[in-house]
Amino acid sequence: MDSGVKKPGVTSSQVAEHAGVSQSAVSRTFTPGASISSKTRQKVLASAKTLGYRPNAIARSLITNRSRIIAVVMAYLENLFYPDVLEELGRALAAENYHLLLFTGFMDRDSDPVFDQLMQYRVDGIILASTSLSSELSEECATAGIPVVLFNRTTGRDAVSSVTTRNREGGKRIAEFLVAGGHKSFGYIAGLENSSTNRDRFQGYSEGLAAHGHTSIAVETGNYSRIDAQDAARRMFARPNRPDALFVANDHMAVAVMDVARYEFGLQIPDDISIVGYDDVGPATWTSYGITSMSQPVKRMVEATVDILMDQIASGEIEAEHRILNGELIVRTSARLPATGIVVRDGQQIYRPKEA
Amino acid sequence: MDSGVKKPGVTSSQVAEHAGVSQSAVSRTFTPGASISSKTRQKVLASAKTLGYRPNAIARSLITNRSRIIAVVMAYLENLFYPDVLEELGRALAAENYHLLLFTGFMDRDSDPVFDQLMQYRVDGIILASTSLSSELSEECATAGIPVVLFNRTTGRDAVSSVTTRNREGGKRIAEFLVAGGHKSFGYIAGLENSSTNRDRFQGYSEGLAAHGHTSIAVETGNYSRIDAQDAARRMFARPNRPDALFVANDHMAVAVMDVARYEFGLQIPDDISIVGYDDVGPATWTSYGITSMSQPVKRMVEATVDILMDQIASGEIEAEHRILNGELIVRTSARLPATGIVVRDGQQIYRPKEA
DNA sequence: TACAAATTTGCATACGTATGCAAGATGATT
DNA sequence: AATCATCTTGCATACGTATGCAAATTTGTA
Repeated sequence: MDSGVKKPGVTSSQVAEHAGVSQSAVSRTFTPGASISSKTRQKVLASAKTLGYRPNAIARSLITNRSRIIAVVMAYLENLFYPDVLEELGRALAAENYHLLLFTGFMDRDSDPVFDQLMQYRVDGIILASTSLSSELSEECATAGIPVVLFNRTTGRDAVSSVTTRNREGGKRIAEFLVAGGHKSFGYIAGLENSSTNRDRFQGYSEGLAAHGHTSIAVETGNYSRIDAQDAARRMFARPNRPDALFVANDHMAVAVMDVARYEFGLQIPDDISIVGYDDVGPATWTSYGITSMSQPVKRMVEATVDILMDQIASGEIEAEHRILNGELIVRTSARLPATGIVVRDGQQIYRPKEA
Repeated sequence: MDSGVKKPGVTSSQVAEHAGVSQSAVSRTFTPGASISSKTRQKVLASAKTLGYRPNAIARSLITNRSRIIAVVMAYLENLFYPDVLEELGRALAAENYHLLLFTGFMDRDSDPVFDQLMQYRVDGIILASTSLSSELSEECATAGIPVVLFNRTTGRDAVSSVTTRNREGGKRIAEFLVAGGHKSFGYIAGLENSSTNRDRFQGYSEGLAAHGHTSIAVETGNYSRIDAQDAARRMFARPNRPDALFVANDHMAVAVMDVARYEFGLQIPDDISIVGYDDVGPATWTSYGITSMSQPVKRMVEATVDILMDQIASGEIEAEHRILNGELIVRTSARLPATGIVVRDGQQIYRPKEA
C-alpha cells in the first residue's frame, strides 16, 4: 500500500549535501577519469550507498548527448537465427556498457513510425537485422548522423555499413558439394526475393552449377517464412521432374521443407532427395533434421557489428565499412556425401574441396 | 565524409523561432491534450516539418519523470517460447507507445549490475520473464517503486504481480490424459528445480497420478536446457524400468528428449513411449515432433502483463495483482490417445475429459 | 456595445547531470 | 623557505523540454 505518488529518486545534490561536498564532486565520482581525490571519492561513495543513489542516465544523456542506447530492429524472431543474434548482441553491448532497445514485429514498408521512435530517443546507433525492412530507413538514419549497421544484409549503394558473410561463395560451395555428390537435377527454395542474402546465395548457386554444365534450376519462393516455405516445397515436390538436390535459402525454411518432403510426399532424405540449408542454426543441428548447412558465424558477426558501431560513435566519423566473414559448409545427414573433400575440424565435418 | 562532430539535433526553440511563437507553444503542439489553438498548431507543425524536428524523448523524460521505457529481462532465448513472447511484447508495448529495453544472457545470481542499469534508466516498468532469475531482484524493484510483473513465474510471497497459467491444473490434466491412455509407469523430466512453473507442474502431475493410485514417478532433471534435457533423457531411458509415459516440463526439452528416444534408443513414439510437453510452442507443432502439449496462451498472457503495467503506471498504485490464465491440452501424435475425452475446437484436437 | 467567461499564449523556472573556468590546496624542486 | 607545477574543488551554466501562473486574446451572453 504505497502512496499514490511516483518514486522520488535520490539526486546527486542530495548526496552532495549528505557528504558535505559539491554536486560537481558527486558527478566526478561517477565519471570515470574525472579529476577527483580518493578521499572525497570515498566520502561520496559512502553517502551514495547509504542514500541508495544511482546516477540518472536520462539526465546524463541530455547533457552528454549520448544515450548509451543502441536500437536493434528485427522484423521477426520466428527464425531462431535472430534470437541467437539478439542474445549475442545483448552480451556484446552490455560488455561495452550499452543497452539494447528492441524494435520488432512490423514488417510492413511502413517504417516511418519506427524511425520516429529511434530519433526521439536519440539512440547512439542502429542495428538493422531485418531482411524485410525498407532500405530507405537506413539511409534516413545515416543522413541524420546516426551510425547504422546492416546485419546480414547489404544495400546496393554501399553508403551504409554492413556485416555479412560470403553469401555468393556459400551458394557456390553448396553447388559444388551437390555436384560432387553426383546429383543431376537441382532446385532452389528462395528467401525474400528482394533481399541481398537471397540474391547472392542464388547467384553463387547458379554460377556454381553452371560451371559444371547445369543451367536449369527449379525455383520456388518461400520468403524466409515457414508457411510460405511449406507451400513452396509442395509445389516443388509435385513437379513432374522433381529435382534430386535442393538448396533451401535458410535453415528455418529447410526444416519446414524436410517435414513436407518426409510426411507429405514420403521422401527419404537423403536417398530420394538431398537438402542443403543456410545458417547452421537451431533445429538444423538436431538429430531429426541434421541439415547440411552453410554456417554463419553469429558470434563473430556480432563482434564485428558492435566493433563498427563503437568505432563510429567514438570517432564521430560515419564512414561506411563492410565486414565480410567466412562460413563453412557443415556436413550432416540431409544430403548425400561426395567421395572426397570432407574434412573434420573442431569435431565437425565440413566440406573443403581442394581449390586448385 | 561528414564532419567529425556529433549530430546537432533540432530543438523546440529553433522551431519556435522559425514559426514565430514561443517554445511553450511548440511543446504544447506535441503534447496531446495541451491547450493550443489549431492555428498556431498548424504553424508549428509546418515549421517542425521543414526543420525536421522531433521531440527529444530524453529531455521529455527528465521533466515528466516518465521514460516510456519498459525493461524486459529474459535469461535466455534458446527456447522459442521466449522469442515468441518478446515479439508479442514488442507489439503490445508499441501499441501503448512504450518501448522495450532488453536485458538478456546473464543467468547467474549476479543480478546486481542488471538492477543498476534498470534503475539508472528510470524505466517505467519491468517484466521479468526469466525463470532462472533471483527473486530478490523483483522485490528490490518493487521497493524502489517501479511496477514489476513476473511473466510465467511467481514467487512465494505474492508481493509482486505475476501472470501465469494454471500450471498445477495443467500437470494434473496431463496425468489424467496419460492414465486414460492406459499407461502404467510414469516419468518426469523436470525443469529448473527452484522455478515455480516446474514445482507447480510436477505437483499437479503427481497429484493427478496419485488420484489413480500411481505413486511412483521416475524423475530426472533437465533444467529447461536442451543439453541437460538430453542427459536427463539418456538416464531416464537407460533405467531398467523405463516408464512408458513421460511428461517433459516444457516443449523445448521435449524435442531434445524425443530425439534421444528415437535416435539413441531406437524407441517408437508413441508406441514404445508416450511423451507430453508444455507450452505448445515452435517445434512442438512441427510434423516431425507433433508434441501433445499443454498450451500457454502467449498473446493473452502478454496482454495481461501490459495491462497490469499500464494500470500501475497510470495510477501510481503498486498493488500486486495476479492473473492466472487457462491453457488447453493440445493433442497431437507424441502420445497414445485415450478412448474418450478428445474434442475438436478451432481445428485443433484438445483433451477435455468430462468433469463430473 | 459592454462585460464576463473561456481559451490561448508567453514568461520563467525546474528536471538531474556534466563541464569550462578560476580559485584553492597540495606537492615538488631549488 | 620560496617558487612553481600539478591536482582538486566549487561555482555557474547548459542540455531540451514541460508546466504553473498571469497576461493577452478570443468567444459567448445580455
